[in-house]
Amino acid sequence: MSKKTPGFRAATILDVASVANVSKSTVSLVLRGSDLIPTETSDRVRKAAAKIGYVYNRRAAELRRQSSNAIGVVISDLRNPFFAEVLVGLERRLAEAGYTVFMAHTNEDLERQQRVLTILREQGIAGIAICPALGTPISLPRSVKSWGVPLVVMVRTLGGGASYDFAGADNGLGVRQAMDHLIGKGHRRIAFLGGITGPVLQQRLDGYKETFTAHRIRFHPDLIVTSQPTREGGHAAMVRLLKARKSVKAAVCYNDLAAFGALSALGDAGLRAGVDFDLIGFDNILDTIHSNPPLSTVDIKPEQMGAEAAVLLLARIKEPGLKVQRFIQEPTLVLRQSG
Amino acid sequence: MSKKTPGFRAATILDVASVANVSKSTVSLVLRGSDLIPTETSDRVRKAAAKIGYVYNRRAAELRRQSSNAIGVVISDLRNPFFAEVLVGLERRLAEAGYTVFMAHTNEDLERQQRVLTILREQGIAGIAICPALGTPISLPRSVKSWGVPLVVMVRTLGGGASYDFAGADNGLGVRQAMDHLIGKGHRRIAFLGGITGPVLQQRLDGYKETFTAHRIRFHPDLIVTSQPTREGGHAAMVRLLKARKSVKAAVCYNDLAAFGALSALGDAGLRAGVDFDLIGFDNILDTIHSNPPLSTVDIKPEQMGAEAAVLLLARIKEPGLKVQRFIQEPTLVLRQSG
DNA sequence: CTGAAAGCGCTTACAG
DNA sequence: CTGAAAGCGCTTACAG
Repeated sequence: MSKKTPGFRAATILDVASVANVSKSTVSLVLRGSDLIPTETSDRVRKAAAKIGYVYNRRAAELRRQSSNAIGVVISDLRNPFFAEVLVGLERRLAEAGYTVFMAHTNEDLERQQRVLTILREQGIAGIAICPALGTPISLPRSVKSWGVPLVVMVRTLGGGASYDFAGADNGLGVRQAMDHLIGKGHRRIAFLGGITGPVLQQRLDGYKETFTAHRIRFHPDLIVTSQPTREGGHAAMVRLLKARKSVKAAVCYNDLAAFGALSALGDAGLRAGVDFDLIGFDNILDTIHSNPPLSTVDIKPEQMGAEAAVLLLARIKEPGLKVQRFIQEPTLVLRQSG
Repeated sequence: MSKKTPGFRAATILDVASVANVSKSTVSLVLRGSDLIPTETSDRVRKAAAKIGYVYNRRAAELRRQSSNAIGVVISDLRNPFFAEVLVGLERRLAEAGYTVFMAHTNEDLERQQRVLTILREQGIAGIAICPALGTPISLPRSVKSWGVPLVVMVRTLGGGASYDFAGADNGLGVRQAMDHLIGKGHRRIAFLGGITGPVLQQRLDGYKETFTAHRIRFHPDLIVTSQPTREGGHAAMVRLLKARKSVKAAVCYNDLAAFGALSALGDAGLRAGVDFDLIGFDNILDTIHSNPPLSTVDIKPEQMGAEAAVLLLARIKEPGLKVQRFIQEPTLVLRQSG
């Protein structure tokens, strides 16, 4: 795919060497910032390089060094701002550490995830940060590890006894905080809206159910209205809830996206969140601050979570023998107008 | 920069060759899918490769071939869903064509953009798709071209006589459509909310002003309330507008994000969009469908725009001599509840 | 159809 | 401090 314009031969360190009147080893040393070379010489080399428009060839260098300064980041759903924010935090930290990120988007498609991972592997990546697509087999960390590439899993756990570095949030606690708040406001029948499957849903749902038990409130299974964890899904879930159980006046949502959809459905029905109905989201994506009305939500600091994932991965790269690392973000409830 | 686990030597085509009892040229041919090799032989080779866990080394292959199948995508603001959607469309099309994308985020920072471009260049990328950071010099396309790497610019033009492949939207027309609609509803004093700088703002503002002229309506400069093109900015702009000119009952926003902020400010003031105030966004990001209320907006099909950018880039890669290409998305007004 | 040889652009010991 | 040599893992003519 794409040769360079024919006839054009890119300058190499050999060209630089001949212009600067040194050997190519010297050029290599200068380029890599070695202090073995006297300033005068290195200046001359640098000038020569600039003059002939020399471009460092990372591929060649990495092939020879058998190493890479690129990290692969695989994201399951970029259209969800939550993941975009995680990605931004991750990328910033990685860039600070001198790494480049190669991003890939799986769109929750397992097959695509597999392809993407294979390509990253073939590129000889230095490490992988992944938010696994729904349904990812528990064996993934082991197999990536068997390739010899450092890995950090983000956001979604892979269940069971698998051991791998992980950065996520305490989802159960977050929902319990939201529920406690709602119960404190006098609600007894509180719905849970949105989410279809996956470990994060499981954890948030557990927190939801636990709260009822803790407060000795009877739990009604039909208060749980599942749906895609999207605006659309949240909208549909709220519509269904409103139709089925008119007495319910509060809900916590699987995530902020679903909460936005629910907000919209509330609006359609002429209900105002925060006065006619108390609604709480989860994630605290940027958009929650200026939604209509501003959304109360459980803050798990998406950008910071990404940054922490980067830290874990960096540590693993530097020290492969490290014991398993785990960063679990403490959630905090942020109250705005919706509930 | 992570070496592989020491002592572990990855299998090469030489290893495969010796297991399969052929020469390494044969292995190479088989791996690349050549039809020069009889099925029986190629099966044997493939089995041998699988058996010893051989991994194709793209770096080595690309170094030798002097080519790459990776494309660099540089995005100025990933937290804006509009760009995330463009990216998704772009990536899908590129993946279909067999390319891998290396994504980089500049966060509207020119220095970071420069660094990122340099690294992509050093990686020997097959092409670059860029949404230039605000303030990007007009010389960028020329300098990328001088590197010999195919380029497509997205969303924001770089002004003047520069010639480069471009995929964007007809921003002026889009705003005129929104304005015509509002005028058709009887509005005369229509505000423009959000946006600070940049070519896209310029184009949208031009469309805004032109409409007044076309309808022979007197134009009031203070109907333009600039702000960051974010929710926060849109919120602030609406607050300012409401305070300064109580008689204004309609606005078009720089983008959907700003419109969401405006929606939120309207809500704060007890006003309902679509009944007390007509508000129209721009972009038609996914979020508009289920905002509160659902946002009327100018649809420029972000994902499709990304896909079209990919098409242009792919064409340029295949045929560097092509004349300058330009894809300008036709906007369409989509009316929902906000205005 | 297959094998031997050269070479992509670097880095890395090793002499001097 | 600098130069000559080997080699990273592939691909690509070129013989046979």
